[in-house]
Amino acid sequence: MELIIPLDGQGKTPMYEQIYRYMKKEIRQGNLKAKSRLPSTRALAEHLKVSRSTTQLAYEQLLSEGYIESVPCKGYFVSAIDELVEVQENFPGTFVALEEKKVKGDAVDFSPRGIDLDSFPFNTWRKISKNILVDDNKALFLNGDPQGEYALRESIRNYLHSARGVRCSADQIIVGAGNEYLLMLLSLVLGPGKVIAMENPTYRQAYRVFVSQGYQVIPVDMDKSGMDIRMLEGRERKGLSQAGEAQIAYVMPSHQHPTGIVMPVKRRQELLAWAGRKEGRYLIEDDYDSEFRYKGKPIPALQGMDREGKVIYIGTFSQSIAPAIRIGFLVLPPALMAEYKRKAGFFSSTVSRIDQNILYKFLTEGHYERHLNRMRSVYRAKHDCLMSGLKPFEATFSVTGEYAGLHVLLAHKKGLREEELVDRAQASGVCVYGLSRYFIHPEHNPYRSTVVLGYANLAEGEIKEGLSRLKRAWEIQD
Amino acid sequence: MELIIPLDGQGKTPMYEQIYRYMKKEIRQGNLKAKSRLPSTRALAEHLKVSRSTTQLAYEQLLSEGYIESVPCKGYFVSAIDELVEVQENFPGTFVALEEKKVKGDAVDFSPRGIDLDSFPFNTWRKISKNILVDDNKALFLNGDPQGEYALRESIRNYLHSARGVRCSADQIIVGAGNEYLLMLLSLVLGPGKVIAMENPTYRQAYRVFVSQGYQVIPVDMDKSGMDIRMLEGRERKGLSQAGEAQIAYVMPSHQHPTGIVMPVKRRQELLAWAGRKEGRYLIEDDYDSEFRYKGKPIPALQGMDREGKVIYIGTFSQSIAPAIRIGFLVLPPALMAEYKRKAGFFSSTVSRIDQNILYKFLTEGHYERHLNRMRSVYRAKHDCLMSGLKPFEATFSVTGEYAGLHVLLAHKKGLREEELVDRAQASGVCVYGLSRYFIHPEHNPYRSTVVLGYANLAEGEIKEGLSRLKRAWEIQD
DNA sequence: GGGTATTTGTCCGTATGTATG
DNA sequence: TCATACATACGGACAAATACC
Repeated sequence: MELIIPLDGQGKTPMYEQIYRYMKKEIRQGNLKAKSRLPSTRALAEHLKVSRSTTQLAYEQLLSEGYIESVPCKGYFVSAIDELVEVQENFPGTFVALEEKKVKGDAVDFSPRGIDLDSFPFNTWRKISKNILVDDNKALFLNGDPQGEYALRESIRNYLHSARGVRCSADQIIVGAGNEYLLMLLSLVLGPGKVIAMENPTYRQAYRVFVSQGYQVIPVDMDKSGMDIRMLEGRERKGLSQAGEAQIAYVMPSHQHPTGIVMPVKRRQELLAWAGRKEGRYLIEDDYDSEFRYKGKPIPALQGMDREGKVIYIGTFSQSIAPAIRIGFLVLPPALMAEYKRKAGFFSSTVSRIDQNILYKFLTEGHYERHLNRMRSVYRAKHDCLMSGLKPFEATFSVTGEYAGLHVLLAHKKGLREEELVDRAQASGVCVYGLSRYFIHPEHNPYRSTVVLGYANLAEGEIKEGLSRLKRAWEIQD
Repeated sequence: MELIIPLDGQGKTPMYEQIYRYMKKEIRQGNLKAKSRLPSTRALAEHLKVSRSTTQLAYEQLLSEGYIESVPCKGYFVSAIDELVEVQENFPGTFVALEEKKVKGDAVDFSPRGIDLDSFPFNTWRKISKNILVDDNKALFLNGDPQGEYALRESIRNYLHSARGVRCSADQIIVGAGNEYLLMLLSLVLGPGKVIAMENPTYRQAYRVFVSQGYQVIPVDMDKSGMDIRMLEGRERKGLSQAGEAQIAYVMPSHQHPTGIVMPVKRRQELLAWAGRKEGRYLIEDDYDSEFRYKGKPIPALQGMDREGKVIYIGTFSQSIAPAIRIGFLVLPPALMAEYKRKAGFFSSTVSRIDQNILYKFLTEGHYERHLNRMRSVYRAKHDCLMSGLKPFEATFSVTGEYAGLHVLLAHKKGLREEELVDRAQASGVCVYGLSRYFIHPEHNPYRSTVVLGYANLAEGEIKEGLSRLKRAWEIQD
């Protein structure tokens, strides 16, 4: 047999790999039949004028991938490969497909969904992940706890306790892949056919999950303290089409999305009292965005005030770290934990154990705290920049929601319609977002002239530029 | 010689120094006698899962201090050290905490759920993950595509096409966190209140998901070709309590779990015909374990035979890579894609974008193919070891399911009850598992004397030991 | 037909280049 | 710049299989 392998002694690909690839191709294409013998490492080495270990390396690679078999003292032989899987190798070329294309042009996008991407702790994350992925960490590759790694839940518990005043044990925590999944799981635990009250406007993804689970959703208007509690009791709801009385209320007491309203203690107590009045009533506390406050003390979670096991707490690391980190968690009251174990306890966790362990280290080694502090100051700077830049707007707009979170609301005092505001901003190269999109039934939005401005993903320069464009668009005087 | 050197991959002291210190101590204390040979740099490197130059560095240090001597082509040998001068004595005393020992006891566990943990490609995974987590990859931290990264779906499509004969576009693929989540999502897409036929015995996690979604499940008995199709039509089902006629059938044609039955083409066509006969009928093809076959050609997926868009394909990387990698995927027929977009299209993906990109590179750079081939040969070796060790059992048991997958079934010919088999094995220090656990109603298991033996997570020595214990336990003659 | 030279896989120590922090 | 770790490449020693005289 005459093998002529083109070897490039200079190029980037190592010589043994060139031999390996050549052989693999020949075997694949059937030029080298099964059972036929390959030249010995020595013979081939001499033929190609390379060292024996070079040919040896190539053969070892083929061996480890099952293309050939070795018989000591006899030679290497081609395996029967018709059973070998062939994965399409579409090398480099397609890598570009991953890039996000920025289509916005040079528009300033006050998207309320963004977060500051420059501040993701790449190095820390990379380092931790490297340390997690070491060979002696085999246990990581077994099936994990359905509720999530116990150690991670412990550290989440500690964080929730000290930072948010949540009272729970690690056993009550369920780690899962993102808010929506967790709400789905929660629906399973609560059981089908529930009637659920939601603040209006609210976090629409949650609304859609509940609808997808067949829940009946009752939109509840908000006053300045948050959800109008009288409507929960059904007394004042005659105008609305819904029949059932709500059994569950979904609220964001710390910082309502999108209004930014903080629910005062009085209203919280009323809510808890409502939940306590009937068997089977529950409150779902979505502690969205609670990490970022700019004035006053952080408000402890509603869950911490609960003495009767009526509050389901849901939180996430998507906002505070990055949306790509699909890790959130539920804290269930004891009664529901039993339900969970019965109905959904067999569900494997949806979060990779590797990721759970990375997050665990991120939390316990103090990176999370440092990260939050850094982010808080980053966001505060942006927030202050935005607020001072909004001064001239205050004659025309009333600005709300400025104490926390990553966006503010501008309500036009003269009632200019939100579509008009959005369109004129768009025409001047700025994206702002109407409040309607947060209403359960956008057409029933009673506030027709409010827009939302998020600033998390904008640099200070961009914020200033955006505001100056808005001034032109909306004819604001300095 | 068995050297167990406690290595701390992330501590401050370099790994080569840890090896060096350990060796030095052993030599000093006389545990390693003069003239005795040390493991070769290669062998030790492999044993400790480090690079050879790491062990090399350690040996060079020992060499330069005279603790050992090197003989080319033979090895390193311990010097006679009574003549050695002690240079320095800096024993900090605080050796790194020993790894926690395996607490399993010495029972041999033929768990059918295990996979080979030693073969996870740690280095590749770590390297890819490192390359993904670079600062200029900011786009990774935005919200991703709800169906999963497009590029990843493309590469899954390519793999499914060439390896499994699945015909689809990347747009039909939905990536999600594990089988159970995907089945939940699928239930959402199919809508509530369906009646679903499942092979009996089957994959119980799937059964539990469907039940949790309020589906009515009809267990369908199996003949030697798989699901008994007459029962689907409702004609032969009088004995059973179910009322409704199945609209959906959940099957594992390539390698039924746990029976290992491969569905022949004829039965597949009948199934497809059944699905085609009425509007709204669908087949769910769970392509569990299809990667590992030991005899004959791999069987293409049922989905590839479907011309009417009746097959929903579900697959996962949990078996083939590691259960901790919580990534699986659905392939929906076009009609259901529309439903998906309408009902669940707003659900964010449950898999971290980072992980998706790691997997993407793992697929496109050919690592997956290499990994599968390597695993196949690892598993084949274990399989052959088990099968040859089972020869003496064949007088007492009939062995089935040996052509594929990671476990076999042993049916006692004289009808010894499975509890008895399991208990007696247990008493002899072996875990085997009764077939009952796979039945939808375990108490209705008609095969009362069959046990399941998985071998994926056992070394060949353990398999042999386990079998020899089983011989004693079950009184098998050689 | 039995000893011997050769071939072969396998193991070994060694040397150098390269990436990373 | 330097320590650390990994990748690549080289060639010698050996035992088992095999071909040859």
